[in-house]
Amino acid sequence: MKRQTKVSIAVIRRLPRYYRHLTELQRRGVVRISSSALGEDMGLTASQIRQDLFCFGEFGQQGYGYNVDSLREEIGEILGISRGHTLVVLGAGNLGRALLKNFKFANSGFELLAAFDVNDEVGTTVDGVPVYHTDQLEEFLDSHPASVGLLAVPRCAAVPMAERLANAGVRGIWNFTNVELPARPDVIVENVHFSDSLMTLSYLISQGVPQEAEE
Amino acid sequence: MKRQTKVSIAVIRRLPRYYRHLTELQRRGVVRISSSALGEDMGLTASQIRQDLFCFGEFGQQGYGYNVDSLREEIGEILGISRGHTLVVLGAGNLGRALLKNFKFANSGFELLAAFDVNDEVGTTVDGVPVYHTDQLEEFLDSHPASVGLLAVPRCAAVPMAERLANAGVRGIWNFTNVELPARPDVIVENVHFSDSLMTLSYLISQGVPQEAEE
DNA sequence: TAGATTGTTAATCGATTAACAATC
DNA sequence: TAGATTGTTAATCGATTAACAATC
Repeated sequence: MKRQTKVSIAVIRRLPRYYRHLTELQRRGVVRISSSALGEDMGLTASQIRQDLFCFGEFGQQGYGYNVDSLREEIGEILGISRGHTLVVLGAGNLGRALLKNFKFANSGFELLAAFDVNDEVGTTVDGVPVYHTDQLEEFLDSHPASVGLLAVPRCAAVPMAERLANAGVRGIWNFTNVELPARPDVIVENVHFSDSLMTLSYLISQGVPQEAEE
Repeated sequence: MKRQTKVSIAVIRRLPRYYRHLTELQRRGVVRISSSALGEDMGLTASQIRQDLFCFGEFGQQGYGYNVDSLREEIGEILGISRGHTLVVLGAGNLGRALLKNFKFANSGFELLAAFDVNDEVGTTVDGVPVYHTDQLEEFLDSHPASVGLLAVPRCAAVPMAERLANAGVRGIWNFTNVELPARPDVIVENVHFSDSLMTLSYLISQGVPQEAEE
């Protein structure tokens, strides 16, 4: 069977949530789960979960449900977690350094290759990750291709740096700047707009607590 | 006129984007804009923009379009930017400190009151913001009510700390931990799940560049 | 006035939910 | 076998797009 004909972005954005919940269930030692139990957990309908998974194949068993380990594995596969993706960090300021130190890139299937900045830390390493000068970006990427560039540079550097990353062949930009990057057909941009998120929260708390609004 | 009967979360999440684009237009000195020009800019249809705004009132003028300044002002009002919201930061580790130092809370209408941690920086100030011990959280919030708590504590502290914030009367939690917080009817949770975002990007670059997938 | 563009209703499209036969 | 639960199609619901009269 399998489908895969044009999976909507709404479905795709639920996949990491499934993955996260299944990881948690696995951690708790749960072996099998039904679509209705998982839906209960996650605030989704059983129907939606089955419909979502139906986009990619058949992962369950009638009368039994889903095996937690193998469903997690399958979803990880769909997300591309074992594709050997690589990543470089642009900007080792407060935010860049915090991500370098805190974020477990490997858990999402990314190998962190290096960080780049214009002063400060250049020449040192942060938790074992070398920090180079931005001037060396193209040279480095030439010999160490990166799937994704994490953009955490100051506002004014955002657009030119995004262009350099794209020209150097990255497939995606993980954008932590508050700048809307110009669209390019050859690069996917995933935005993390803190202020959009906080303003949404501002709206929601300013209203009279309309439950179920989130996610 | 005006509607406001049950605005969908999809519309709400577009409001901060409108606000951001209008701010940029304002910065560039643009005085008026039509729904079609704004749609062009943002990759939305003119129809959708007019439909979105229609949820909240009439902000334009037939034959003219929208005044950039006043539309921005109105959307800011809808988002609750001038409601005098306040915020405390829980966890002054790498990420918490990076946000304390970098993020312009005031631009989203929030006054940053204080940060809390268990060691390290306690007793000091970070860019003028006092860092207290977590033990003093309830006492502090009693005299300085906060609209929102920014949660940037370690995994294991996330759920109990969220509960303390909720019990102390915050209206929203801005959750930067990778933990799914239990739902409560009296608190809105807005999640910033870095790993979900990166995994979505991983999926998208793993496919054959299906343009227009983002946002 | 004529042209432009909104506010607003109607039509279309897509996503979610319901239903149920297949089957473990 | 009987009970449970999936895979999958059909029905419903909601969001986006189209259309156009109102009006600046």
